[in-house]
Amino acid sequence: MRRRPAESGAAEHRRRILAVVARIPRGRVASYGQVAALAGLPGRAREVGRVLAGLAEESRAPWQRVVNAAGRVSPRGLFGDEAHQRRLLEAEGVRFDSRGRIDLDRQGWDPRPESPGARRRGR
DNA sequence: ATGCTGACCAGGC
DNA sequence: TGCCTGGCCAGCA
Repeated sequence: MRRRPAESGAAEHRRRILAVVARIPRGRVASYGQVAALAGLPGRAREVGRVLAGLAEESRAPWQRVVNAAGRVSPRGLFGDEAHQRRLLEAEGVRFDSRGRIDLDRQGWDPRPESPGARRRGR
């Protein structure tokens, strides 16, 4: 059995974080903290941000589906990038209110096994 | 080693 | 509603 010698963590964490991000359904969003928790790293939202910040542009990971706990696209220094993320999300159906926020109660991802896209609450 | 930064977050006002 | 604070911890100088 190949154990995990050295594990070093970082690479391992990165792998798990991206695995979770890959599960976020189209048209839904998850917060950094939520992704961290699902990846087995509760309380380490910042690590999720770091990993996403290091993604290559050609990455297939749906990084745009990760937003902050306030339901907003996190500011990141470079202006255009935020607008880009917002456009990608709107293109897949995510709606923002007039103040640039996403209603997490309605569009936040609920990883419950049963409901694949399952919006809680009809409509 | 030490100190600071950061695509974060929950809690307190 | 929004601002501040303390907590978190992996990189980097």
